Amino acid sequence: MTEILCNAFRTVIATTPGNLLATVYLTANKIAPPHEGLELGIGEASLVKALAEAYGRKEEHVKKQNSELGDLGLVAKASRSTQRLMFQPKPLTIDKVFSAFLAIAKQLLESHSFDKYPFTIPNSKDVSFIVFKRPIMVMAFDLLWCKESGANSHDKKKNHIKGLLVAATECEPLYITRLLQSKMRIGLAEKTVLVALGQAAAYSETCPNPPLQTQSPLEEVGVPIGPMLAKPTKAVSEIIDKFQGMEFTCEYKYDGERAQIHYMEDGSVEIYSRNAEWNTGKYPDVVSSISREKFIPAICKPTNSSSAVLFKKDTAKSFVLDCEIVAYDHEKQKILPFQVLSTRARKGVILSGIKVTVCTFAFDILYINGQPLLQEQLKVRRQHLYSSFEEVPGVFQFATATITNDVEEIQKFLEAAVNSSCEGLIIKTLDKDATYEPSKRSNNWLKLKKDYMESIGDSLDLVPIAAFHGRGKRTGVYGSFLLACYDEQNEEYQTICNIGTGFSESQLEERSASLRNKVIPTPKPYYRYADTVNPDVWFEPAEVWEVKAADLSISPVHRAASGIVYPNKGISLRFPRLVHVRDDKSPEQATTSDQVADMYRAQKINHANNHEEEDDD
DNA sequence: TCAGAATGCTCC
DNA sequence: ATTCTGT
DNA sequence: ACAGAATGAGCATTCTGA
Ligand SMILES: Nc1ncnc2c1ncn2[C@@H]1O[C@H](COP(=O)(O)O)[C@@H](O)[C@H]1O
Repeated sequence: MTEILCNAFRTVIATTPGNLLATVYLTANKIAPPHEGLELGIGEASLVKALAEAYGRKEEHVKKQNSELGDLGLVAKASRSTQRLMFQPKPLTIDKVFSAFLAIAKQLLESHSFDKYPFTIPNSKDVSFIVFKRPIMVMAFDLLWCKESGANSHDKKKNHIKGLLVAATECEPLYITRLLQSKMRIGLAEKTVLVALGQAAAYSETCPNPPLQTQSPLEEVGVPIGPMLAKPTKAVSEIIDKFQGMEFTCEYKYDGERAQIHYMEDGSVEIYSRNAEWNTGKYPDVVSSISREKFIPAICKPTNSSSAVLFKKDTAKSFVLDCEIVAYDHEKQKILPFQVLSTRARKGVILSGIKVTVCTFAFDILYINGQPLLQEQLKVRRQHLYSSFEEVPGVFQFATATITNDVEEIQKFLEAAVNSSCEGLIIKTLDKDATYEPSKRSNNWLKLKKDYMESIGDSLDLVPIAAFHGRGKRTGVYGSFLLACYDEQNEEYQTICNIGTGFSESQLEERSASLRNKVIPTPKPYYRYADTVNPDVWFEPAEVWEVKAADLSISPVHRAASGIVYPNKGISLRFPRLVHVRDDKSPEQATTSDQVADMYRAQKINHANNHEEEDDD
C-alpha cells in the first residue's frame, strides 16, 4: 500500500508538482489542516439529496439502496452505471475535485459566520480580538476567495456536489461520494499517506516546499501537534508487567477535554483540542488566566477570582502545555462530571457569559522558551513543567501524580483517583521510552480504568429489541442494536443504549442470523422508546447480552428507569460495549430498571462524596 | 415565527 | 470513546 | 504493534413544518 502510494506521489512530484498539495489532501481525505476550521459540512442526508438529483433518482430509492448496499458510494456507482451517457463529460482532475471540496467547505463558513460576527477590524485590546479572531480571519479569507452569490449556501454546496457527480465516470462516483463522507474504506488513511509522502520526498529533494505541515519535532509554537495517546490495560499487574524494571509514574485521569495550550512570545494564546481543532474561542477564561493583562484589561473583574490570576511564572516566555480542562465548581471546590463540561457553548464564548467554569490540569509540556521538549524524557519535561508554572487552586493545577511500583499502592491510588471524580489512572514511564510521541507513534502511555477490569465496573444484562443495518464492512449484518432493560413493575422494556462494539465479526454474524428470526413488523406495545430512535428492524425479546459501560448518564433519548430517578428522563450508558451473550438468561431476567436506578444513584453518591483535589508531586 | 426534528460534529 | 482485524 | 474501520452518547446549530 505504502509503496504504491509513494510511487504515485513520486510521479506527481516529477510530472505535475503543482498538483501535489491537492493530491496529498485528497489521498489523506482532508481539505485543510484541522486547526483552520475548514469543514465540508456534508452529511449523509445532503449527500443523498445531491445524489438523487444528480442522477435523476428518487430520494427514497437512494435511501433504500443505501441501506441495502451499506455504502452510499456504491449507490452512486450503481446509479451512474445504469445511466445512459448522452455525451462524455469533461474528465475530472485532481485539481478540480479538490477545488470543489474547498468551495463546499467555504460555503459552510460563509453561511455560519457571516452575519453572526461583528465585522470590525479588531484591535488587540478588545476582547473580541480573542473571541472572534478565528472567524474574522476566516471571513477575510472568504471575502478574498469566495465571490459567489445568489442561492443559499446549502444549495450551492449541493450544486458543487452535483457537478462532481455528473462529471464522474466509472469508479469516480464511488470514491467522490466516499471522500465526501470521509469514509474511504480502502484500508489506507492519513498515517499511511504521511509515511508514503515522507518516502516520496526523500527520493526527490527537488520538491520545493513540503506541502503538508507534517508533525516534525521542530514544531512551531502556535501550530498544534498530535497528542500522545494511551493504551488500555485491564489490571495493575499488566502495568507492572509492561513497565517491568522501568521507573514510571501514575497520574489521575481527569474526565474533561484535552487542551494543548500554546503561548507565544507576543503574549497570544491558542488552545487546541485533542483533534487539533481550534478551541481558543471556547475557553476565553483559560486564555485570560494566562494573558489577561495583555488583551483585556477592561474586562478584568476583580470579583471573578478565576480569571484574575496568572499561572505562568515570568520566566516562561513561550510554551506548549498538554492539559485536561475539567468542569469545576469553584464554590464547592469540586470537579464536575464530563456531562457538565459538555454543555459549555463552543463558539464565540465571552468571559461574562460563561456558565460552566473550569479548572485546567496540566500533565505535560512540549516546548518552552524556544526549546522543543518532545525528545526529552518525561522526567525532564515534568521538571520544566513544575519549575515554570505555579498552581492556582481551582484554576490551574498539576495532574496529581505518584511514583511507585507497588501493586497495593497503585490500587490505592486508583481508588483515590476515582474518589476524586477521575476516570482512572494514566501510567507513564519516566526515563525510558518516555519521549513525547505525537499521535503518529505507538502508545507508550497506559490507561487504567475500573471498567476495564474484569468483574469490576458497571456491567448490565440487556435485551436487544431492535437493530440497524450495518454499513461498510458490516454490510449484510446488523451494525448496531438497540438495547433495553426490563421494568418489572410495568412489565415493559425500556431502551438504555445502542451498541455496536465488542462483537467479533463471527459473533456479529451469529447474532444477526439468530435475531433475524425474531424480527417483528412493529414494536411491541410494551417497548418504551423515544420515537426519534428509528431502527431498521424490531425484534421480539429473545436474548440477553452482558454489556459493560464506563458510566451511567441522564439521557435525552433513552428511557431506562424513567420515572424512578427523574420523572421524564431515562438513563443511558457511556461507552457501552458487548462483553458476551448470556445464554443462561431469559429476557425477563435482564437487569431491571430498579437496578439501573440503583447503579445511577450509587455513582452519583460517589461523585457527591468526592474529596477535593490535593496534589502530591 | 418558533419549537421540535434533523443534522453535523465533537468529545469523553 | 471501545473493540476487533488485517498487515 | 499499529493503522484502520466498525460502532457509542450527547452537545450546539441549522432546518423545517405547523
Ligand atoms: N494525567 C493525564 N495524562 C494524560 N492524559 C490525560 C490525563 N488526564 C486525563 N487525560 C485524558 O485522557 C485521554 C486519553 O484517554 P482515552 O481518550 O481514554 O484514550 C487524553 O486525551 C486526555 O484528554
